[in-house]
Amino acid sequence: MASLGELERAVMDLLWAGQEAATANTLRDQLARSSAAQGGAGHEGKELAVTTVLTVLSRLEKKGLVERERGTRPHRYQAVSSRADHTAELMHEVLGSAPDREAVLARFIGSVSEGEAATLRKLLGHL
Amino acid sequence: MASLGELERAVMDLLWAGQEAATANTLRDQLARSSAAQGGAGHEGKELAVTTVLTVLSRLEKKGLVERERGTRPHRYQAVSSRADHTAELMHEVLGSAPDREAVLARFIGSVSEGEAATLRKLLGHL
DNA sequence: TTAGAGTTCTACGAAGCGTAGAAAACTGCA
DNA sequence: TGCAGTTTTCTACGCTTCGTAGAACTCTAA
Repeated sequence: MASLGELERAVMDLLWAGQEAATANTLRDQLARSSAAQGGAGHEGKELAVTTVLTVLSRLEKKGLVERERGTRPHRYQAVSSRADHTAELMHEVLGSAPDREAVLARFIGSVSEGEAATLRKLLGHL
Repeated sequence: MASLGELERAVMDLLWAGQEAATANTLRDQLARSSAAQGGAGHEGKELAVTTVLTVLSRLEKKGLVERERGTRPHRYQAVSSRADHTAELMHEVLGSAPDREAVLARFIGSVSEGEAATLRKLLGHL
């Protein structure tokens, strides 16, 4: 139950980008604008119905990715965890399902850029 | 197009476990046995139809995870890459979709066991 | 207390997956 | 060379997820 659809991901990207909790309406507008900004190839400036956005938000809430304040009238939605946390958790999930974790890590490290390898060294040093 | 269903994963696990290429029939038998070995809770010893296994294998082939020798009559199937390679690639995929790769790596490293951290240090040294 | 904004309910179509029958292709043997 | 058994392909159905949104319900402000 980890993977996201295209629209779900777009919504999460907006929630992750903005620091404030957002309403469904705000998100719908942002979605229209960001997909319009894509220009020519592929996506066009779609005006989604607000109910569509709300459905997606509910699904994301059920998946535990989004939290909503029910107190305020236009409910406000925000990501439960940062994108970095979420992504890192995903990576652990992928890794976790492997019996040969060390081998996986070896392959993973093997195909990491030099800059990132340096970053990793630094991070590991600080433990 | 990366995620696998339950049966697809079970088949991949068998292909990854065995070093030899396997036929659909062999796999069906192994599936029956391994799910029977699961005992009581959950799965029971399901006898799948061979066509089911073949369908799954075709889908896995289309996804690029499995390769088949068409020359021999009972076609023989094998995993394209090792489980470790595949998993590592998946991790890169997850990481790749993030704009803040370094932050993700930081979180990832932060929640790695001490033993694995040591492994990583060793691996990074060898670059 | 009511109109309008917001939310929930329900639903449909497409795609992915588990499942497998029916039909086609191939092989070895008589 | 033609059949019988084995193997593969074709087709399909039901279930779930996701994009999408109308319809109906629920608030809040005036």
